[in-house]
Amino acid sequence: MNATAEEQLKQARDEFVAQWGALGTQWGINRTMAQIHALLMTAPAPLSTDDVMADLEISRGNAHTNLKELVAWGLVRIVVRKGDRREYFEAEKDVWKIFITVARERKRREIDPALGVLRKCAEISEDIDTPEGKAFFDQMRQLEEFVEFASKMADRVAGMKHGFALQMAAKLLG
Amino acid sequence: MNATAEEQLKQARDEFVAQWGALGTQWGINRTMAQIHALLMTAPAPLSTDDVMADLEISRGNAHTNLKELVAWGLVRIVVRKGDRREYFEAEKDVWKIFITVARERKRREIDPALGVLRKCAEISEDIDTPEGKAFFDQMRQLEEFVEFASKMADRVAGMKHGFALQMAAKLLG
DNA sequence: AATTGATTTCGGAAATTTCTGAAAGAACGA
DNA sequence: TCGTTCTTTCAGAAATTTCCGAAATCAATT
Repeated sequence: MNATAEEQLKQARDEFVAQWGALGTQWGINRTMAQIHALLMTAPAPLSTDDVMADLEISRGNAHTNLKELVAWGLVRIVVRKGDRREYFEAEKDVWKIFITVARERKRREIDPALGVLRKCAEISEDIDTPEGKAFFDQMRQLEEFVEFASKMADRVAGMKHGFALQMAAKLLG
Repeated sequence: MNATAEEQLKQARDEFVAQWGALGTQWGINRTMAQIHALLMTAPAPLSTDDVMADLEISRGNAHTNLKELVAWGLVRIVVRKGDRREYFEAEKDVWKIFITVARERKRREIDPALGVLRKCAEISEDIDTPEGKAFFDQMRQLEEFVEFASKMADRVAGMKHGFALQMAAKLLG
């Protein structure tokens, strides 16, 4: 009887999955991964690899790789059901937890390596005794200092509970 | 006489340019653009297109496209000199200003479109009168709310002066 | 208006990333 | 053990992104 409502919902989810995938691309995340994430975030129950393959019309290898990548990011959990050998996948739906997870992961993948580069470049330029050498060294130090600051902020925010973050936000925005 | 110091500096800059370019890739920014940015950030004086071409050993088209892209991002300024028909390029070196610029641009390119998607999906799912429809709508609303919050935070931070940001940071980190 | 020097554009090449399809591997039950 | 079912891997194909090189355009100068 709810054929129409179901169709509408299907259409809405398809739209979300497609658009979220496109956004992912702009974000430097691969399209399929973003689509799977969107699909799982809006799924009423965990999905199997075959469900994902069927819904997005992608190959097994692609589905598998990206599902595991999402698991590695900590955005998706594996669920096993009694008497069923398949793995099912379930996305974290709490937006604050998603945010924290992404923030942690991006810090690890983007901020920490940057710090390494900056420290190294500061070190090898430390003793250059010309005005230009000093300027270069200073620039490295300023970048390093800032990235370190960003890193600490990220840690701090990532450690917040949802409620506290909202509280802080209220103060900051009010 | 400062041949050694100059060589050392050249080596340090090359290292920075190369590594920053590699980082850029991970960040979803094209390597050349990140390299040019690194080069200009550590240049003692503005560089011409030919300088950039020569230093990075890239084609004119590539140099030109990415320089203009950096200008579009607001990270690089065009400088003209009297009696010289060439354009020179100069990067913003103040880390806080760089951060603000990137934050603004990413908000515009990534957050605002995401908001659009979420609002649209919330709208088309608003009237679906099934439990699953409600759940989908709720998920959209939660995401929308969060992204809106992020958007406002970004605006707020982007409006801060360097000094004030540090002050707030001290409070937050202390 | 012709020359010179600089900027911009763009078609196709090259490099990189992503995806498929199939085969190999593991886990389990009969 | 053997067969079944699901998971994992991976080589090559496809798609996408980036880059080169050269031609076209523009603008200042003679």
